[in-house]
Amino acid sequence: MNLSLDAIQLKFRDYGLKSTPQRTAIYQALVHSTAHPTAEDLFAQVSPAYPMLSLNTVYYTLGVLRTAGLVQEVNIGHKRARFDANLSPHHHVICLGCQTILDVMDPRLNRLTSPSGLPKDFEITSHQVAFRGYCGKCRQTRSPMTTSPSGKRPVTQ
Amino acid sequence: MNLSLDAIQLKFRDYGLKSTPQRTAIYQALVHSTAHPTAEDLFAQVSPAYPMLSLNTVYYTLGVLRTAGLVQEVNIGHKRARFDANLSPHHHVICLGCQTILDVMDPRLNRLTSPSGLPKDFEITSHQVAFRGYCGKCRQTRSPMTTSPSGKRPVTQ
DNA sequence: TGCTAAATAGGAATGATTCCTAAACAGTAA
DNA sequence: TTACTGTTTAGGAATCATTCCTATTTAGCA
Repeated sequence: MNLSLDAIQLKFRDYGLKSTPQRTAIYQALVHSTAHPTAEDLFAQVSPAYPMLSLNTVYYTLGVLRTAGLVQEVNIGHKRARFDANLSPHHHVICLGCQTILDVMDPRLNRLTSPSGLPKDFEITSHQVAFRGYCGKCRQTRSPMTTSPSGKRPVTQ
Repeated sequence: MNLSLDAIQLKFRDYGLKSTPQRTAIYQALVHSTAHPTAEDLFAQVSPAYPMLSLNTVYYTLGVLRTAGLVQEVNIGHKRARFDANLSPHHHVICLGCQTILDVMDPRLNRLTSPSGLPKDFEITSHQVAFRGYCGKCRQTRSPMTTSPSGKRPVTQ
């Protein structure tokens, strides 16, 4: 997606958010990325233009944007949070090799209804499908070790 | 699910795993739980019977069981890993209030095919649907604050 | 019964994230 | 245009889950 600085500032105003250079840069970097970057990724990307930027600010900003509903957090594993400014309903494909995340906009997946067997008073507000597998590159390099049945301290994903 | 100590030991042997009292106790606690406990939860549950047990061992054991394919890791958010000994294909419902995770065994959800628009060489090996929402209890106690548009340091989920 | 590799416990280390605080700043009202 | 106020920022310290390291113990096998 593409979004000018002006458009971002308008959007911030719409959402009742102050518009600061750092905030704008962070959000712009996220909007322009399809890689579902981590806070650290965004920090690295924005830092050159704002040498005083602190990682702290990136976390704070992402928190504000998330609370405002401009950004969603995508999690694969429990390790680092990854962020997505794509607000249209969509799903994810995750490569178990290189951890790449791809967006999937298959409308069929948006139409899944509440599953059967839930307590009646449970209110579903959203759902998301995560497909896992291996991208072309990682299929080739995938060593047999990766799927060894047991024994060693398991590999950090 | 219910599984005797003997059955667990047989299962370990089948999977080529050594059978130790700690390992057996940890796995039994997990099998008997439907709450998708964290490593810490399991530690707390097993500790009384094994006062020398270390949290370290719980992590190590869960890693081994996961690598062996006896246990799967379920993640909601990036915070703590939660574990599940339910091996049949199933999906999850997560309460955004109390973080409870329920298993969903709706066979329709198992039949989702690879989404359209993927690179042709991407090989999908599994998929999982996560429904989010609010359980009966949390619907009542859900304060308007929870959905405040912005401003404060966002609430840790 | 002894051997060997794996498992255990404990303490230290790591890494992502959050907390705390003082200084700088954006948006508003005058 | 200016002053005011609450928010944002930067930086350092703290936290928390998880992993690493290592000596000791143990399970499973010969």
